[in-house]
Amino acid sequence: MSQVAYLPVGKREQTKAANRRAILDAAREVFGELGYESATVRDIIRRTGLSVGAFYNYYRSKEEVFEALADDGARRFRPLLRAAYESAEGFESYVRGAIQAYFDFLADEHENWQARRPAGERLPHTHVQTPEMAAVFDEIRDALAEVMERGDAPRVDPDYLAVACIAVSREIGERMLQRRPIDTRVAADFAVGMIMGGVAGLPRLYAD
Amino acid sequence: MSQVAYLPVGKREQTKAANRRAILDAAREVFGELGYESATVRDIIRRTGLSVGAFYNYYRSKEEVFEALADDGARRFRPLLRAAYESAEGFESYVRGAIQAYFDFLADEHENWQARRPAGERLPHTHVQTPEMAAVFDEIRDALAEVMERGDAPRVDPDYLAVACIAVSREIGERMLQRRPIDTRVAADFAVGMIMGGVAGLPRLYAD
DNA sequence: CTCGAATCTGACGCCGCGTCACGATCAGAG
DNA sequence: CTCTGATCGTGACGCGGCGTCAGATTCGAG
Repeated sequence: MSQVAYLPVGKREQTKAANRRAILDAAREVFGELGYESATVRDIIRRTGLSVGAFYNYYRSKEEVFEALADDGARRFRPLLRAAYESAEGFESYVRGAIQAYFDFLADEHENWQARRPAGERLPHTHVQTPEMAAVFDEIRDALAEVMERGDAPRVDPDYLAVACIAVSREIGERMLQRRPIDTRVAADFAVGMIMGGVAGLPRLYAD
Repeated sequence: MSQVAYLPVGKREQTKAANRRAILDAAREVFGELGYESATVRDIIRRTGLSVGAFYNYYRSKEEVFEALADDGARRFRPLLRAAYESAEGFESYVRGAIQAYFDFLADEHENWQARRPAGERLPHTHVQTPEMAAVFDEIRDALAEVMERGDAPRVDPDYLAVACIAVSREIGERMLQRRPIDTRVAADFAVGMIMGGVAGLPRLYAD
């Protein structure tokens, strides 16, 4: 009974997982400090003490690391979204919970992630679409559709609706981060108001 | 009366203008065919018959060409937006005109610009902010503020409002382009409905 | 301990970038 | 028309980042 009945398994897989994480963490730092564009694969692996070749055992490119980072963000956000859904009572409640959760999440990430950027940086905002992000999208769309089915909101094109809600949330969220102080509540009030009112004004799918 | 009282001026400036345009046109094609990421400065310049050095007399990088292209788009859209503003009668009229104009513009660009892309391309959507685009943003925000001042709509945070309107328009517009057939009318109905209703549900800035 | 497989290492060749010395072309002065 | 300075075009060059691969190292099963 001396040795493992644990799960950390072999030493091999341990270092593998450790390296993955090390690369991801290093990438976060480097992207934060140098900006995505000017960061290089070698900048990243230098911080891990690994070699160039090792990097390519884990990721195929800088882009893929970035996607992994984004995917990770979405994965961490998902349970918050689910919690909002489960504790919601009706349409407005869901929207408010989800958006407040998202804005808090955003503000939080904002602090200990791009803590410091070189002053007047151009950040040519490269948009990505990861599997986990697609899952988040689907979850939102389905939740909205579900709530509409239950008659808590008028029935409208769920695809366009999800797109619009996410668009508003994302852009308002981003704008929010540029204001001082960062007030997630005010931003959430705005976004929720916009969406709730918006739904009321939308073209219906079927006769009500 | 045989020769110029025109404006083409010197031969020097003529070729200069011609080269600028040639590079821009070539860039449009190349970005459309190879995608932005994998396109190179040399791919672009090859189509113009110019030399590498010549390219750098006009633009500093591939990125700058892309910005010039985006700027050009915004510049061509601006008069349409202005027309929408001038022919509008009240808030909803303005919003509808502007959005319909934008969606038609989008659909039009979509046809003869990214006519053909390599099948399953990743397009890492590089977001850009050009001066002309900033001007469009300001114009929209000011128009909205103006209309609110006149009492045609409740007064709300104009910055957030402009961001939200643009976000909805852009994302719905993009989604619209992925549907077949492309129906700018349906999309516009949705976006306008969303915004008009949304404004009604927004937190007011002052007591009304 | 032995050996095969998994993993790491870093030098290498490739490719795109932006530059720069040189040559060609133009516009104005004489 | 010629001369001359200035402007613009040319392409070879050096730089730097990328992704690879043969060899070295480490792990773990037998």
